[in-house]
Parts: sequence; C-alpha cells; structure tokens
Amino acid sequence: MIEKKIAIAVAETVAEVCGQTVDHRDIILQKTRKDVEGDLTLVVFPFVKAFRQSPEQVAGILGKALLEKVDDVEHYTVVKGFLNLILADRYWSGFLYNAVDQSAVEKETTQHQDRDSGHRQERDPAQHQETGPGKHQDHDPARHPVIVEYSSPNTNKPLHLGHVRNNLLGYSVACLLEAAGKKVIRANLVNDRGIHICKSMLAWLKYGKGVTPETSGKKGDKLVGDFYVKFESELRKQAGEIMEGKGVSEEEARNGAPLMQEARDLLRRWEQRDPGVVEVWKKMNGWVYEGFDATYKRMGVRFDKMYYESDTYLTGREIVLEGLRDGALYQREDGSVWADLGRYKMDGKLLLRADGTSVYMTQDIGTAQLRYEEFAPGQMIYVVGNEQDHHFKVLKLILQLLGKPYADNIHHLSYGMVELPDGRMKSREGTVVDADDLMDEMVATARRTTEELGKTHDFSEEDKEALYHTIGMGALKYFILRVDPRKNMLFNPEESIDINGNTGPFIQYSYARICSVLRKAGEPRLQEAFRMDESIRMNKKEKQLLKTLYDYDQVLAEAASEMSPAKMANYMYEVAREFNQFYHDHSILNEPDRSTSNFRLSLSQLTAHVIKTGMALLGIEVPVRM
RNA sequence: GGUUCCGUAGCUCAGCUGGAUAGAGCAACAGCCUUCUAAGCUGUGGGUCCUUGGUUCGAAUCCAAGCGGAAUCACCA
Repeated sequence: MIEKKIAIAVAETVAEVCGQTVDHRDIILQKTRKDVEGDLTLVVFPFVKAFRQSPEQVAGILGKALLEKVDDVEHYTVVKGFLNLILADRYWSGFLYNAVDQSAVEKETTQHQDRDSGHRQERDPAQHQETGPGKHQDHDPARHPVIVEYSSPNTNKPLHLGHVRNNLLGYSVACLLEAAGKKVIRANLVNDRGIHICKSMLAWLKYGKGVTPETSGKKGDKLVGDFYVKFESELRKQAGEIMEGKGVSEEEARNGAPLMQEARDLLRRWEQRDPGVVEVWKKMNGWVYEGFDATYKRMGVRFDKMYYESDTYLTGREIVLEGLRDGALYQREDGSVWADLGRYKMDGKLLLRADGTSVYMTQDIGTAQLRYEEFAPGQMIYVVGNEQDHHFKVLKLILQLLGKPYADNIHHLSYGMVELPDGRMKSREGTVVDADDLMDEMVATARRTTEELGKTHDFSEEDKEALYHTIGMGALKYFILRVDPRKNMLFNPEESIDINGNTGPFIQYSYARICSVLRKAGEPRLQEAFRMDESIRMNKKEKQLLKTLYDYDQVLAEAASEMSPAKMANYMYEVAREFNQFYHDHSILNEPDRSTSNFRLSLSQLTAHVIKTGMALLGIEVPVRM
C-alpha cells in the first residue's frame, strides 16, 4: 500500500522538521482531481500550524521529502495548500500485471465459459459465492456467519415491484459481504399464516369450484392472489350493504360482515389444527411456493435457509411465556402479555393476545432465537422496508429486555419505498406492478432493441433468449440497485428499460466489446500480453482507466461495510465509461507498437474482469456478445 | 402532536468519515462510423446544493432552528 508508505513518510517528516508526532493513520491521502496533474493529493492545511510557514512552503517541504523517502513518488506539484503527488508509471503497470496475473486469464472471450480451471475461484468473489458453506472453516466468519434475511413474502399474493427491490438488495448485499470475506447465509422468512391467507382460502372454498393451477393454467401464486382479490371484492359488497342499512362506519361494517367472520373462524380452526383446514392451507401454500420459486429463479436470487412463520411463532410464544415467568414481561388482567418499554419512553408492546394467539412481533422473536441456536451468527441482517423501522427498533429492545445475547447483533437494513410516477403503489387502486409482468416487459424490450440493432443474426434461438434475459434483467437490476438503498426511489417504467447512458446494458455492452477484442486477439497473443513490461509509458486515458480499476478493492470494502450495492453499481458505471473513452481514443489490436498493444490488451483484460466480478456482486450477468 | 428518514440541474440520481472550479445520465441542441461492436464518443446550454444561523483556515458535507415531503407511533403483517 503506497498510501500507507506515504503517510508514514509524511509523519516522519513532520516529526523531523517540527518535532511533533503525528499518527500516520490520521494522515489522509485523497485521489487527485481529474483536472489536475497528479495521482494522490495531500491536503497540507492541517500541518501549517506546526511548520509555521505558508501552506505552499509546507507542501514544498513535504513534497521534497517524499521524493527522497518513497521510491514510487516520482514528481510533485503544489497548488495552493494541495500537494499533488505523481507516481511512477511502473507503480501502476506493476499493479496491472499483478492484478491480471491474480485474476487469472479471462476465458470468456468465447461462448464457452465453463472450462475454467478451479484455481481462480479463490480470488474471484463472483465464483466464491457459488461454493457455499464449508469455506473458511478455521476462521471466525464461519463460526459466526452473517444471516441476511430478505424477500419475506406473504403467501396470499404474488410478488410485486416492492419485493423486487427487496430481493435484489438482499441478494446483492449478501454477495458483497461474501466478497468481503464473510460467511453468509441467505434466509427467507415466509409469512405463511394469518388472516390474509385465510381470506384467500375462504374465497377459493366458496367460489373456486376446485380450480387448481393445472386446470386453470395459471401460476400458483397468481391463482391464490386472485382469490384474495375476490375475497376483498365480495367483502366490499357485503360491507356496502351493511353500511347502507345500518349507517355504521366502513371499518365496523367490514368487521361485522359474515365473510369476515367466516375468515376469522377459518383462522381459529387453523390454529386448532383442524385437519380439513390444514389440508387446504398446505395445498394452496404449495401452489404459491411453486409460483414464487419460478419468480425467484428468473430473478436470479436464491436462499440457503427457509423459515416459515407457522413454525417460528411457536418458538416465539415459548420465549414470551418464559419472559413472563422471569418477570421480564408482564400480564394484564385480560391475560394478554406485554413488554414494558417505559424506560425507553415508548408505549408497551403486546406480545400475546388475551386468547393466547401471537402477533407479528412474537414470531420475529422466535425466528431470531432459532437463528441464534442454529448458526450463532455474528450479525443478523433484516432487509425490510423503512416502514418497519419502528418494528425493528422495538424488536431489538424487547430482545434486550429478555436478556438475549444476540439482541445487539440485529441490524435492520432499512430501504426506501418504490414509488411510481403517479405516486405510491396501492393494491386497492390496482397500481401494483407485478414482478413477473415487469420482468416480461424488460425482456421483451431487450428483445425488440436487440433485434433492431441486428447484431445477433448468427445466434442460436437458445442463445438469443438467454441474451434477452440477461439484458432485460441487467437493465432492471441496475436501475434499482444504483440508487442508495435508504432513499425512496422513483420507478419510471420508461426510464427503467432505457439502455443508453447510465444503465445496466451500457455496462454489459462495454463488457461485450472488450470480449470482442480479446476474442480477436486470440489465446497465444493474450498469453504474450501478460508479461510485465517495465518500459511502458502510459497515456492519459490508459492511466485514468487503470487508476479507476485500482479502486476496486476500496469500493468493494465500502460497499460491503455500508451494505450499499449502489456504491458498487455507480463504480461499475465509472469503469465502463472510462473504458469506452479509452477504447474510443486508442486502438488496441491495430496499434503498431507491439508492447503498447500488449499493454492495452492487459488493461482491457483487467477491465473485463473487474466488470464481470463487480456486476456479479449485483446479481447481474454480462454477455460476451450483444 | 411525538419520533425517524429525506430535500443537489427541467427530470432521475452520484458526491456527504469537512478540502481545490459541485458531477453523471435523461431531455434539448451541435458534431464523430471505409478503422478492434455507434447499445459508443465529443461538445454547448442548464445550479440560491430547501432557508437562516453556528463551528472551521475551509461547509453540499458537521451542529441548531425553521420550511417542505415521506414513513411510523396496531390486539395488521
């Protein structure tokens, strides 16, 4: 790390000249602005007092000292209080050849990608994620893995745009953490019980006439969702009649409607394990899971561990009762059990109803316990929308109240809502964007655009379909992941399928172009190019691209620690843009000077590797041709 | 009403652990394909970084207050 060497040298110099000690870790070097000559910049203002000289003079003193003390510092300039350091080209090219060597030779210059030998899996995070459990067994991360929970669907409705952001975020965060060296468990908590499922069941029993996904040709989750909608519309009818007749409020009317009572009755029977009810429940949930699996598969997300609330709420109830016995919780006269959060200046939280049934919070307590017992995780990350900020705050406090050792390991990765151009999605107003429909549309657009450009005539039908999928999903994923998770985001359907500018397909296209060049170069030529060439002199674009690639490790570390795929996404765009500029201005294979041509090949090679690796951490595939 | 989050170009977003002249894309306009993929590249115009105060050599970035928006404060999940 040259930054560290420089920082130490600066600290030494300050000590020598002023007799003051500075911790080298407090000396921060930043990247030099693009419009100024230099690679690294030291802001000297913090040292002027110690030197009792002008900023320019201080910069000069430090610059001269660094020239002597640090080999790769070749030259410096001083602009006001900024000391700009220029590193030797050999430093950058050294990085390049080392990185290319480490990442191993890209073999994706042809369509046959899977003949890689295994040695590169160690270093390629995108590969690493496929290796699953069992790695790092002797290290801390394995003993205390990170559990990332995401998706968390209800089983009464199909997945929609909100789930899409959740799934993409969760999956990507898991990948980023893995790439940063953690052992990660991807978990899904399925909300498979409750009144909402009973509504779908009731509607199916009453109006379904035994229809199944097979007989209707409908995806299971869609079919069940239809019955949920059917229930709601029938309920609205009943409630409407009651309101007119009795003049009661809408809520009262809904609650009093016969359908609602039937649904509640169904829930009670479910909790009592009525065999007939349980059978319908299992059957309909089964349909939903098949539907979800198809959607997940298409979306490219997966899970290592499934949790079902129908299991975890029981554990939750036990813990709550235990807490009651221990005196951590208290019971009211009606028999309901509560957590007193008065010491945190919050209202009490109900954990068990008077009739002994449990609520959402109860179930989350149980889930946390089960995870703790099975995995002893160092951290439990919950990818859940910011509408539940309060819920997770309370969950953490209750677990503390119960004296659970894992209470502090809970982290709510809170993300903002997805809004549509005309406001929030509202199921009642039918403005919900269905996940499957959305993917269909993205792929269809990718198909249309690709066919218009007509570069894929010689593709097989199979390859074409795969390509459309890759591009369509790339557009969707990048569009969603490039914005800071914390922020609400606007989903504009028209912009999301754009493929020019700051988009997923732009980055994919850059990758495909590189592959095209590498393919043309051929294997022997690539081998020749990987040899370190000390004499190389870089031009501006080459150096700019190389410096951008150099940042990868830093960006990965930040994206992982901040759990922000957006960091990686925006960096990917920067890499692609830098490459395109370089590619536009300089010829790679047609360059007459052999060593320059070789250098550019290596540079392209590393760019391709960085793009492929980084995009994989976003869950985005890159095509070798498009 | 309390709490939390957000406010940057016409639009969508970067930049925020304090550093130089605040950046991209889209949209608009003007250029660049006999040369490795033009899904690309280059240029022009476009800013009260919500407001006011404070801290500092230096604030879009930190602090306080205000304004505007969102979420939440369920015996829903």
